[in-house]
Amino acid sequence: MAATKTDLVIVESPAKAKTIERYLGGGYKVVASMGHLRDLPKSTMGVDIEHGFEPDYQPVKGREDVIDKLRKASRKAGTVYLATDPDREGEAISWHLKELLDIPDDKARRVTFNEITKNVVQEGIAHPRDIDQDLVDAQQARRILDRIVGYKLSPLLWRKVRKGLSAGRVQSVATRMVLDREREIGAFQPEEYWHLTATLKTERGESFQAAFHGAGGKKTDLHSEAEVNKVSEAVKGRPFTVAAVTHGTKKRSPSPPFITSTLQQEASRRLGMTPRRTMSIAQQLYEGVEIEGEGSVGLITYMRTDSLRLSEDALAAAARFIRGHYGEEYYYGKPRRYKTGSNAQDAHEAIRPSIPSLTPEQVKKSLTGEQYRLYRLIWGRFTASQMSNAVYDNITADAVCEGYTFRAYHSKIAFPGYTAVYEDNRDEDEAEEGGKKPLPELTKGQSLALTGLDPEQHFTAPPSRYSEATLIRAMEEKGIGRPSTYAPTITTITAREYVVKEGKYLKPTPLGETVTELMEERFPDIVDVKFTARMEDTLDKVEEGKADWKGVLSDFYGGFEKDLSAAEEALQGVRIKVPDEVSAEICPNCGRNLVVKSGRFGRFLACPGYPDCSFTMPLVVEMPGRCPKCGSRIFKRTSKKGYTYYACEKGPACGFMSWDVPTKDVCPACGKTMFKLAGKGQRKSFCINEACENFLPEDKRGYRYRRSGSAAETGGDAAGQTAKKPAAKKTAAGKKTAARKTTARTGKGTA
DNA sequence: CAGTGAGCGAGCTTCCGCTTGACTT
Repeated sequence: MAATKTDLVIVESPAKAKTIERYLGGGYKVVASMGHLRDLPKSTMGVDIEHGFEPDYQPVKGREDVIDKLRKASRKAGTVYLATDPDREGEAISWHLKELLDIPDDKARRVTFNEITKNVVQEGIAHPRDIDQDLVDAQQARRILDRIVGYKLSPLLWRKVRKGLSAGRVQSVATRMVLDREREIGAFQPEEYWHLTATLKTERGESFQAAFHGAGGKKTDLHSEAEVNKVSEAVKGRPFTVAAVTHGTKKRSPSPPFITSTLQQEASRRLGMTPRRTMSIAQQLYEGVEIEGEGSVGLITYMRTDSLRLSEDALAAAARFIRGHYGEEYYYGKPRRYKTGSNAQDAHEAIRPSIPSLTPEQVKKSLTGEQYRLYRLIWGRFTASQMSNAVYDNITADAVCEGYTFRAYHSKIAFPGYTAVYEDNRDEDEAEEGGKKPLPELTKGQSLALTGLDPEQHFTAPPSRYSEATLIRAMEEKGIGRPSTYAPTITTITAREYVVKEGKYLKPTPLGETVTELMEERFPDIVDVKFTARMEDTLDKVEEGKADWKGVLSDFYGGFEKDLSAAEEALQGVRIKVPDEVSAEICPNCGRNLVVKSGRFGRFLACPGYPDCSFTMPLVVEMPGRCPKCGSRIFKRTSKKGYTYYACEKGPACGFMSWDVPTKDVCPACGKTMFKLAGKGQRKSFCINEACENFLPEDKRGYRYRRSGSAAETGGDAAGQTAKKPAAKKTAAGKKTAARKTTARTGKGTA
């Protein structure tokens, strides 16, 4: 018998590796692959379509060091436990690892943990299995289909539209959704409707308000001023009678804990964070934060997940915490378990605090402001998800006059339940209907006097554009993309300039429209929102061993190839023209609307009358505040290297420039515009006027990076400068602050 | 700070999904 060797466990995430090593103790070494290490090559198709879709897998460029490390470790090890995530991608990563590292069959064992708790990890290691080839094959089919679609369509776009463009199963549909929304908005016909509010008074002199509800006992809507007048004429100066008073209670249950998409949604809505920023902060919380007296603590579970599952440990800890801190009546009485969505892979738990008893206040000192706010959101949503319902007492009173019913409604909280921790204002309807003021005591048959009648005209509003977060929610609902790709997909369609961000909202560009129209005409299947859903159904069959992955690809490719050659033929010798984006800016020479052009230095505004009129100006966004040097407007600019800065509209003639963001605040001492640090989150503004008594010196502003000091010349040695690509070019987003008219929302029925 | 927009066309771009990285203006 040989001396026992240490066993090796390979997982995907380094933070997870640390935790698992602690749970397993001696005898196990746990290392991380950090994602895929073998994949199709980047520079070629890498799929032999003619010969059974044979893939040409390669070690991933730039990951040689990890591959080396894993190979050495696996040679030395006894058993190699492939413990990548328990889903399709994880199974494939394990298979690729086994092949890439040349691990013999008898040494490689597959294990899975669907939560990272001590029991589950130990149980998992105790029950290893073989790699499930059906799961792997489903992943291969998915991977190769995506490769074929992307690497066949993109070059077509290079030739027919513009170089550098791209198309793919996910990004093309995401772009189309943004465009479809724009089409809906364009086709929207606003409808008129009216609110009619009556102020009524009891004999005791108490007054309250009731809204027009209907005629002849039926709920009806008012669509025109004439209808409003008819009602007004009828009831003016006549007595009202209380026809009914209804008391009721309403229960409200908490939202489920977060998954990636809902976290991004709420962080956007409540903290103003972009999905990308949210994921970055969540990653910090996941990897661990130094907590005084505790060392490094991972504060949350994994943040890329589609599962609502909660571990038994977490459910028990939440129960203990809620009972201990809020009292028995605030606990639901038993664990609340939520049902995970149907197109989920369910590999990880929901996003929750790793230690439910660790309150946001306890860790606040150790966190940055953003980390604290995000942790508070995650902690609150999870804790609330195990708490009792909120209960509301409602009163509805109908007052009738001449056959017309007016309804008064009041709701007040009877028991806060989970709302003591997490207010989840899911719908705005309540705020609209529920009067703030309590109603006076009313009894059936009581008569009331009309003291005021207030008609209000409204129009239904078109749906609003998607924000990053709402687009992600829509994608998730349709099963398009995965938690790890939601935010990057939006980066891609923005980088391609298919969409631009205008304020918070995504708007399609003429390029996005042109490319999408081409796709809709030539490849309707690919940009069909249901394409992915159908693909997933087919992959399920592969996973169940009921379909062969190469057959699946061959079926798909038959139709796709036909579309490809038809497109090539129809577009022979055609170059599709992309219309210029028309801005709201007017040419001072000839009065035409300036258009957006792309030049050597990026996007800029130019007169469409070129070459007769050659007026140009930079593409700018006007900021609040005034130039502290000369009082002119301040524009947001983008430097050649892609950084955002702010400068006086006069440019070099004035010379004012700043990395700090101008605000609408004015210094109380000198009256000049105040600035704040760049970056998300509420930040205090400060005065940058050196002559002012409120002046905040640079070293007190808390810049994250050293300012280029006066001494450090740029000369120095260029060595040690690692070749780093300049940050992806940012496009100067939209122009002007979106001036959406604030019309009331439809507000019909509160179902 | 720059002050641009077509044309030859070298050599290049591109997918989705899994992970983390990082010292600059």
